Amino acid sequence: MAVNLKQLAELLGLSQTTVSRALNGFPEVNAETRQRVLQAVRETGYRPNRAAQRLATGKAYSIGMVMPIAPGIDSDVHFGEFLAGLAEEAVKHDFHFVLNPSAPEDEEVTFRRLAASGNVDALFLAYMRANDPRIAMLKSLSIPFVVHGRSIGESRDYPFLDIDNTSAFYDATRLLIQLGHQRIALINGPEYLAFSIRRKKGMLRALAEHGLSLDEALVQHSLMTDEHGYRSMQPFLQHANPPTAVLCSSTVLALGAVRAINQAGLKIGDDISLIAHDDVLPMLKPENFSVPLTTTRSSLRAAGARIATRLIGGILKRGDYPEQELWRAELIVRASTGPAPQK
Amino acid sequence: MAVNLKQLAELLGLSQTTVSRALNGFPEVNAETRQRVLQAVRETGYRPNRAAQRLATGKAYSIGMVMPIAPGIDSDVHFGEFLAGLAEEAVKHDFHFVLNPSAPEDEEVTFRRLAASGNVDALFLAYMRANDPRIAMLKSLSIPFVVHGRSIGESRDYPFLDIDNTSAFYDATRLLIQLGHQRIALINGPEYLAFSIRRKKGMLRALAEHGLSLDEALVQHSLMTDEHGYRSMQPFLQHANPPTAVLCSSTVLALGAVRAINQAGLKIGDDISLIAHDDVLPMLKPENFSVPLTTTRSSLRAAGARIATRLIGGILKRGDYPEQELWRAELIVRASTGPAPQK
DNA sequence: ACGGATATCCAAAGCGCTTTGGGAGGAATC
DNA sequence: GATTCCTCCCAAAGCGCTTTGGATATCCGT
Repeated sequence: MAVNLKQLAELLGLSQTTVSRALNGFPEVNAETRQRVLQAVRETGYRPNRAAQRLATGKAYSIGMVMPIAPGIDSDVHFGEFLAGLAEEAVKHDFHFVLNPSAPEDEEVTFRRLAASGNVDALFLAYMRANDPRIAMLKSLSIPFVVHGRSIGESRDYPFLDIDNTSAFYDATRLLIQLGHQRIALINGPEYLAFSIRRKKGMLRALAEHGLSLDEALVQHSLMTDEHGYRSMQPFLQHANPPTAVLCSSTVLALGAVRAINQAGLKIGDDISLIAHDDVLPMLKPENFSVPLTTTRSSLRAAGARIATRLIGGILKRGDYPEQELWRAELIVRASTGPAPQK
Repeated sequence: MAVNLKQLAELLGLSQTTVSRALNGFPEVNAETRQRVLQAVRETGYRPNRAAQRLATGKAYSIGMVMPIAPGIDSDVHFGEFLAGLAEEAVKHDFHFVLNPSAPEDEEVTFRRLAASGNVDALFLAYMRANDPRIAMLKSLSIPFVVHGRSIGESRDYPFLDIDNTSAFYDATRLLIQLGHQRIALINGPEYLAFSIRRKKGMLRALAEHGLSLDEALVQHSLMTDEHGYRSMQPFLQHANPPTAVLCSSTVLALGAVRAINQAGLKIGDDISLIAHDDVLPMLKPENFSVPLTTTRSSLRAAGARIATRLIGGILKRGDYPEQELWRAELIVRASTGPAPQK
């Protein structure tokens, strides 16, 4: 059924060498010949045998990923979404994933083993922290890698894809300020993660520019579950001087926050404004909230796919991808934001 | 650095054939010789090249998995945990995973493509429903597979690993009845999933045996998030004739249920008893609840690992695993169950 | 018209493993 | 003592691809 190189070459009256070269984009093959080859590939449905390629090239055609299994990271709703993007893209190119579950304390060993195993051509890194030691480690491993997110305080000389968290929350905060809000609360992700730090920074910057400051009593850091959103919001509402607006680092957090707000009998977009970061989780669309949510939006799945593309492109030496990408999140205004209530 | 078969054979003064046979457990090799080979492997750290093995044997050494990306299934907290078990075990044997994200409507195509690609030696199936059509399909694909869970209404002639959901909830219900409870509520997983159906069945059976019945007003089916646990519990509590006990299909659901109960000012284990099914999620231990939870316990991660073991064993034709396994969940009594309150 | 580029193509040698098809030597059989 | 049968081992042929090291033919300027 399935043809191989040899048969394809025979069929074309060419040598395996030439066919191989034609397929792999070598220059020393006639343009017309290449077209013939490509045509034959289409007709026969020829697909190179990956095992043979691996053996001949020494490439693994797979990318390694250390799957964090620490409490509160694994099983994270966002993880699955990102993974889906990554996997979807990888599968298109017939690349495999090597998932290595690992507790944080074993991560270094796991990375080293993975890099040394020859089973992966590249590694991928996520859940960046400030001054993340894993970057230096990966650099020393002499294996290509791409980071999702970026560290803080490290030199920037490593490949990453991140969204501009600072700007996202800066923009969101500025909008709230323009609407007259002065007391704004923040329900953020885990304190040690870089994106949380940046989002807070963006918020602080916008506040500072308008002579406002952030009341630390109105800041909560936690895992990104709706439960935590709820628990974080409640004390804010009971505060002697409650906020008139709140920023959430995820629509999942917002889910809980909204519940707490409803329960307090307040009206969203009216009594209190809310902006959440939207990772575009298919199960949780901000427009489907009882009051549609104003969000800063950036697709997590798209990020996964893009990282896969870059990793694969790097391995195959195809295309030329920027080493560093910073995606801008879109600020999308819906009904959950409104002018600050008059006292 | 890394030795290969040839070098290893030379070192031992044997042929590649013999060394290969010794390693792969062929009978026609002297026991003593085999020991020498094994010893040499230990000393040199020899690891066979997977690409070469793949090429020579035609085996892929990887197992395929269609990752459901439907709303409410993907990103499920439980999915990551199961995946971790699967991956952990696979990595030990140097097996890869091929994750294929797919929407339910594309699943069949995805399975077929995967099976035909030659990239996987076996498939794995989860989230079983009643009369699940995927089983017949997989059987027709002539590729080994193992099912996590089991269907209902199908003949049982396929390999699966499941927990005895019926017994688990039967046992739990019986305990509650013995404690004097008569009105018991159920917060279950999605209605179409086989495990939900079986758990309800187990509950019904125990009730029936004691001349009790289930009030459908006290049954909720939903995604297994704490949010849904909360939302499901609330109406129960507001019922004219509220339950004195409740069964939850997951500790995640219990999280929300507990919150609703607390909020209603009731005391768990006293005013109302609660038993939850515990998948042994590392982030959510039943003993850490404010009132430690009585649970039916069965580790999801262990199930993942076991399935990987069986799949890999089957591919390598090593070991002899039962085709069908039904794990019994343990009923562990903690403080959330107590005698029914006297009226 | 001729040496030297230049453009195209090919034969063959691996990559590291498994597996086929023996072969040597000693034990068992008749 | 000749034949058969095990036991244990080996040489060599792939698996399907990439890549090295030429070949051959065409084309150029002089």
